Amino acid sequence: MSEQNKIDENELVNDNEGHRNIRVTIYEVARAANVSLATVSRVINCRGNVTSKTKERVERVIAEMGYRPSVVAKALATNRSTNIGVVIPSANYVYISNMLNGMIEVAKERGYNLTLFVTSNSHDDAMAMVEKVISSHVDGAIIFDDQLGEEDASKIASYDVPTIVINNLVKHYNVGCILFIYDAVLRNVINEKIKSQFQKPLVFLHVHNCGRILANAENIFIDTCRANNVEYHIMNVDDSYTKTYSAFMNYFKEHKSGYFVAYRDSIAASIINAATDSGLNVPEDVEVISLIGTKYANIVRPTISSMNIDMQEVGKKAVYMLNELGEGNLKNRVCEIDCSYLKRQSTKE
Amino acid sequence: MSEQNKIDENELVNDNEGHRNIRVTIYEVARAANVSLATVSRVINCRGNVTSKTKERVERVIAEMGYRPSVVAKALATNRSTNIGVVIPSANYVYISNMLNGMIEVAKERGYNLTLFVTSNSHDDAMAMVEKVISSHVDGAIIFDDQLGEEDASKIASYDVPTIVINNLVKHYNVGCILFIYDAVLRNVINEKIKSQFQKPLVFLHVHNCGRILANAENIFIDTCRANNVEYHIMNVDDSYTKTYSAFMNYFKEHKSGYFVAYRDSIAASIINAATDSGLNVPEDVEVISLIGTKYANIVRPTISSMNIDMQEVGKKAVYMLNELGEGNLKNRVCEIDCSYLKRQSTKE
DNA sequence: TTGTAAGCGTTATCAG
DNA sequence: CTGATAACGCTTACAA
Repeated sequence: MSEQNKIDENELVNDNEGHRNIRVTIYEVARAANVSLATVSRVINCRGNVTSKTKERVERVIAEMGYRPSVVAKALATNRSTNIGVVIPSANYVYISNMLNGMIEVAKERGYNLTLFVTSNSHDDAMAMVEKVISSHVDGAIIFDDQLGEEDASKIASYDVPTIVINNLVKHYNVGCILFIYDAVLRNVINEKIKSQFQKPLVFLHVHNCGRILANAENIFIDTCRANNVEYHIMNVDDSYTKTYSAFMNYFKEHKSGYFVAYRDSIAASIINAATDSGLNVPEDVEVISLIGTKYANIVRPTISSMNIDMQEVGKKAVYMLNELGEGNLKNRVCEIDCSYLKRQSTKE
Repeated sequence: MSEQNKIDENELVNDNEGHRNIRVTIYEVARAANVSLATVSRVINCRGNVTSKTKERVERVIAEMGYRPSVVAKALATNRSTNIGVVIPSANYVYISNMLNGMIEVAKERGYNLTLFVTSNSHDDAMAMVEKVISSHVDGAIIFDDQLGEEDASKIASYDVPTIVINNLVKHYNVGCILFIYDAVLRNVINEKIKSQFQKPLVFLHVHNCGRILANAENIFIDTCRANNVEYHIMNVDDSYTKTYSAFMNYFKEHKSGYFVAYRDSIAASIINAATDSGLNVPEDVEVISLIGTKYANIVRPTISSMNIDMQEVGKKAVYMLNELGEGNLKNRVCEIDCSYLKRQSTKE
C-alpha cells in the first residue's frame, strides 16, 4: 500500500464529525416545521396550494435537516417506481452499450431510472429475470434478449407492466415491438456477391446459441445461396475474438480464400487479422462482412463492410414507445428500424 | 410496414384471453389459502416454521394466482432494497462496460440489482444524481465518476448508504475506495522512452474536462519530462475518434513524427490511422500509447501499446467491497489495483 | 405452528 | 390553506 493512500482510522469522517443525515422522514420534517406531513408532502410535490410563507418555512427545515424523500415509500404509495427494467444478455457488447446509452438519454429526460436485468445468455437466468422484473414493480420493461420468447414478454406485460420488446414480434395489448428490418438488405448483399464473377467459398460463421439476429441471418444466407444454386459453408466459431482468431490462423493454413459473414465486428476483425497474419490479402483473397457494425468497423484496418443499425436510436425509441404505451397512447405497436449496408475495405467493389 | 409484421388489433392478447395477473397481494393469497398473511410471508421467505402441509397449500395458491411479492413493499418494510446504485459518466465506453459487467456478475450472485445513475459528464447532472442515489434508498452505491469529489461521496455515505468510490481517495467511515496505481508504471514508460536515443516530439493529448485519470497522467507526463529536462507538448483533442482523426490528418500535413500519449484506444487508433493514411509509418515515424487499454488495443493493426487495468475485476471487487462494507466487516478500506503496461506494435522496442 | 397488529415513509381523500 | 387518517404491500415482534 503506497504511503499516501494509507488511511488512519482516526482520521475518518464519522458520526461525530461530518453530520450524519440518518433518514429523516417526512414526519420529522413536519414536526420541526410545525405543520402536518400532508403539508410537507404538498410542498415537495408542488401540489395543492400552500402559503408561500409556510412553504418557505418547510423548505428551510428540509434543507436544514437534509431531508430526502424516500423513493421506495413513494413508489409504494403511488404505485409508480419511476424505474424501467432493462433485460439484456450482457452489458459487454458495444452495440448493447450503444443501445443502453440511447435509453439512458431519454429515460433521464423523462425522469426514469434504468435497472439492469442481465441474463448472461442463459435460459434459466432469463426466466429468473422475468420473475425479478415482475417483482420489481418497475413502471415498464424493455427486453432485448434472445432467450426470451413471446410468452415471456406477454407474461411480464400481463402483470400490468408495459413492455417493449426489441427484435421480436409479440402480439399483446400491453407490448410494443421494435423490429430490425435487414432481410432484403442482407439478401441483396449476398445476391450481388454471388452475381459478380465470384469464385470464393461462401462461408457463414455460425455461433452456437447466439440469438435471433444471427439465426435469421443464417437462414437468409442459406436461402439466398440455394436460390442461386451455389454451394455454401457453415462454420462453427466461438463468440470471442481470441478464439476465433486462433481458429482462423489454423483455417488459413489449408484454405486461402473465402467470403465470410461474421456476427459482429470483433469476430470479423479476427478473420481479417488472421488472414493478414497468414499472408493473405483482404479483400483480394479474403472478404469479410460484419452483421452488426459498430464504430469499430470503421476504426480497424482494413475497415469492415457491415450491416448497420443505429442502436442508440433504438434505445431512445424504446423508451419513447414505453412511455407512450404506459400512457395508453402508443399509436403504432410495431416500429420497424431499417438496417443499412455499408461497403468498406473488407470486401471488393 | 412489411406485411408479416402487421398487427391486427383483434388478434392482440388482452384481458379476456391470456389471463391477467393484476397485482395479487399477499393478503389475497392468504385468504385464498385460508391462512394469515404472516404465514404466507413465512413461506415465501422460508423463515419460521410452517407445516409442510400448509406450506404446500400456500405454494399451490401462489402458483395458481400468479402471486409475485412486491419488492417495493418489501424494501419499505425491511429497509433493504437489494439494489445497488451505480454512478458513471456514460455507459458508452468499453472500459466502463467491462466494469459494469464485473459488477453485474457479482451483484447477481449476491442477489443485488444494479440501477444506473449516469451523469453524462456534466457537473449539474452529477449533483442531481447524488440526490437521486440518496432518495433511491439503495443498499449501496458505487461511484466511478470524475465529476464527483470527496464531499459528494461522503454525503451519500452519510445517509447511511455504504459507498465504494473508484479512482478517488475518500476518507469516511462508510466509504471504501479502489485506487488505480499507475504512477510508477507510466513514469517508467515515459522515462524509458526519453532515455532511449529518442528524437521525436513528445506529445500528450489533453482532453478537456475528461477526469482524474487523464489529468493525473498528464501531470506525471509533464513531471517526468521536466525531470529529464526534455521538451514536451500538450495538444488539445476531442474525446472522439472521428474528430481526432480529422485533427490528425491535418496535423500530419506539417508534422511527420511524434510520440503520442492518448486517453484511450479509440483516440490512439485515430492517430495511428491518420498517420498511416498520411503515409507515415507506425511505429517508425509515429508512436502511440493508450492510457486505458481494452481488448481493442489488441484488435486494431498495428496493435496499440497500452496501460491496462482489468476493469471487469475492478467491477467485481467493488461489489465485493460494498457487500463487506454493508455488513460492517470490510477489512481494508482502500484497495489498490495495479496497472500494467503492455508494449505492442504502436511503439518501438 | 399460526395469527394479530404495529410499523416502514409516502400519497391522497376527506373534512375543517 | 391545512390537518387527520386511511391506504400502499410487506415484515416481524409478540401472543395465542
